[in-house]
Amino acid sequence: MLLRALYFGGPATRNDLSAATGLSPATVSTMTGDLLSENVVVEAGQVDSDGGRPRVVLRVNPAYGYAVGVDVGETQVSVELFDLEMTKLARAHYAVRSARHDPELVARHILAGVDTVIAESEVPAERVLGVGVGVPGIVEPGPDALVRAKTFGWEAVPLGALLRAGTSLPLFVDNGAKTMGQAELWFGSGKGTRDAIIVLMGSGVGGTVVTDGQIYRGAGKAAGEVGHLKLVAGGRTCRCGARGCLEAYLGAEAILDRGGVVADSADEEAALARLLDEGSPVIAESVELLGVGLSSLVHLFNPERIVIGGWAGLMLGGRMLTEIRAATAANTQAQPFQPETIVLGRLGPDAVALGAATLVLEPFFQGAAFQGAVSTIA
Amino acid sequence: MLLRALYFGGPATRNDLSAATGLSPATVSTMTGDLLSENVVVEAGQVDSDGGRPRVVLRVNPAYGYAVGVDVGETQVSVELFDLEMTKLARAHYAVRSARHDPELVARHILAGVDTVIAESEVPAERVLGVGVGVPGIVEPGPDALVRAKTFGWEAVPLGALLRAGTSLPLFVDNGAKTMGQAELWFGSGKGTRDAIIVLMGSGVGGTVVTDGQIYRGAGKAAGEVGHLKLVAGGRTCRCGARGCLEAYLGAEAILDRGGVVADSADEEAALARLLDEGSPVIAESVELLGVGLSSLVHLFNPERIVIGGWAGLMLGGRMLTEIRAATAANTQAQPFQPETIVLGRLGPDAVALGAATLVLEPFFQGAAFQGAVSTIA
DNA sequence: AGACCATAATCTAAGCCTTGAAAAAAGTCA
DNA sequence: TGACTTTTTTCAAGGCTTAGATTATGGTCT
Repeated sequence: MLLRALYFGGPATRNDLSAATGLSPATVSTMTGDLLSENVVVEAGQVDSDGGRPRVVLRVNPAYGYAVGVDVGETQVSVELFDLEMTKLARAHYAVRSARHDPELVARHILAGVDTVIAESEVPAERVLGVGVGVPGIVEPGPDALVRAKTFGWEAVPLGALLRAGTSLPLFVDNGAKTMGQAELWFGSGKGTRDAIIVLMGSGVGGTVVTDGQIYRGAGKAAGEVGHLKLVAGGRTCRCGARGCLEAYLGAEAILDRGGVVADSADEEAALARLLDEGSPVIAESVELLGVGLSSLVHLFNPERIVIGGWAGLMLGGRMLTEIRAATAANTQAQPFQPETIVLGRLGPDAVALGAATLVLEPFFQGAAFQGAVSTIA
Repeated sequence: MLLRALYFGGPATRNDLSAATGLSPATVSTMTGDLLSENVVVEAGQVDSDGGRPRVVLRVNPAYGYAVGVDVGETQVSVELFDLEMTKLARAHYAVRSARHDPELVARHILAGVDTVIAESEVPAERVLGVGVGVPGIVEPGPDALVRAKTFGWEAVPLGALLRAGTSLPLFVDNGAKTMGQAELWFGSGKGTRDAIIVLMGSGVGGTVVTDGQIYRGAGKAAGEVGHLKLVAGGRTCRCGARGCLEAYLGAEAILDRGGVVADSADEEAALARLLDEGSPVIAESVELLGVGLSSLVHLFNPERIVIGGWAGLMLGGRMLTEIRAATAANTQAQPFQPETIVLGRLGPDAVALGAATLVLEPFFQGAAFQGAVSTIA
């Protein structure tokens, strides 16, 4: 709890921490004493006080531990190593021909990448807290971390089991949209909110729902699938098989298709940019539909903030944010709704690995820290 | 925490409680000792154990305290008094001509009702824990409990303030759909679930979202407005002003309207029953639309259970539950989804007051209990 | 019946966490 | 330097929880 306050509240003095956590100064003092002697936190200068003893500023020691984040994407597997402050120290990169998403190959890439980044960054291996992996599709909770990813043709791939065979580091596997959402929540536009929704528009559409400061996962850990919120009963067929899904209208692929543009996945970005430049009517329509979808989310979740991210989301939102806000407000009349609730993501589209690395920190904040190699899966 | 386990886990022995709460038998023993001497819990018989000392069964003392629940409805204000086990002990009832919903009149009815039920049930007044009020519309949190209810023409009625002027009992004001949802959650079809959605279809449509065993209220306490989830972008105009809302298709009023039936609010039930008997195509269409809406909810919340309640919901679901499940499943393909997730409410349409009374118990479980007359508003 | 066994509940002393109050530390200012 | 201010630490006390021992209450076996 103290660690949390210090990590998210930035460097702070013992007094600040006492105010932030509600603990007494005495307790903060003894606890920070322990943390200092364990080297989890370090001193970082002083601040003069008016007339009294100067306050010592404390912060989390970025070098106390390290986290590996993995982004398993459509065309590549990228593995990154971060310190506790999430400064990127090393990166490994493996192209995957989009036809072949052999689970074992992906697992080998990940394992090789983990070794590479640890070696390259010259970080002591025993200081690595764990490996977080962001994958497309739904991850079934459990020690095997079964992954279902339509786009990869993965039906029930036990990625957790595959990886555990090759490393003794704690493992955390989660949906890529969720890891990216967590990144926005901790370090991006969602920072400081307790009730937020992060909508990620890329080729498809994913999302993260934050309730009470935490990602909401629901009973089967599959909540937050904003892409399959229905916009039009009986509408366009989605790749999930159902009809009228948001993704079937507002994924980049769908927008292009609706605009009559043929583009393979490498060209999608340029093609979407062109539609925007042209001021195609499909864009206005998309804004309107996005407003409808967001208004549903507002009524259901009443969030403090809605973050639009993902490359397509940033592209669309970058030019049409005002219109998106207006369209949402027009469909949200029952309650006082501030359009400023809707903002753009700040981390860019490559935050999946960053977010995946943050998964590793959860047990660290619980006070776990290096309790041997207990592999757990989110 | 112990009280919670005992209340929801039914009568239990100290050993059961130890297992349920994770506390040691010693702790349970000392704490139940306190609770017994305070008369909050009482002994309720014994169970033989195979070969050892028999276990003493404990339960919450229903007569330890009482709660008043108020249902402010379209045509009447009803005030009910319950003991801790939520057995109804008394009821007072005031007709309100639907034209006039003068806030002060409603407040006077409520206050009179509270006095009446306490007198009638001959319960000691100092044993009444508080008054919960369920109202239509959105309640703004705060000491005044500002109520916005379109159907009543209430813009910002400070119901909490009005009532506080007439009673010193702790007050809790909340949306009627939420109180009813809480009733289903605690005592009805939602019992035992931690992630559930309760959809209440009456003349309009309301809802309650349960996350981690608690009603989710969102940043502005207005979450869970299932009625304004959009089903059809650009569709029928809702009374909220927006278009394509679920309520504009699936409220009883809307279903009848779509079926070309003219009925005033008193006849709605009979009229809807007639449509069902006739096998009107509007019904099949409604089932399909409900399936679309529920599938959106499944994707967003991934609930353990969906409860359909409210008089119209019970009527429709009573005959078409299988079809509703099928329609939902047809729109929910991305993840393993069990149609049995969807069930009917068990408490009937009159549970608003019951649910409102449960609002009073929250502080009781926090260990508050008769700490003077600290009026708080949910 | 009496020895013995099994299970439930309680008692006791110890450990841990937190805190208020007092003391110590580290400055400023006159 | 000494008075004063503010931050930090120390210390003893209080509260909560628990492991382990003890007591309570019954059954079973010879």
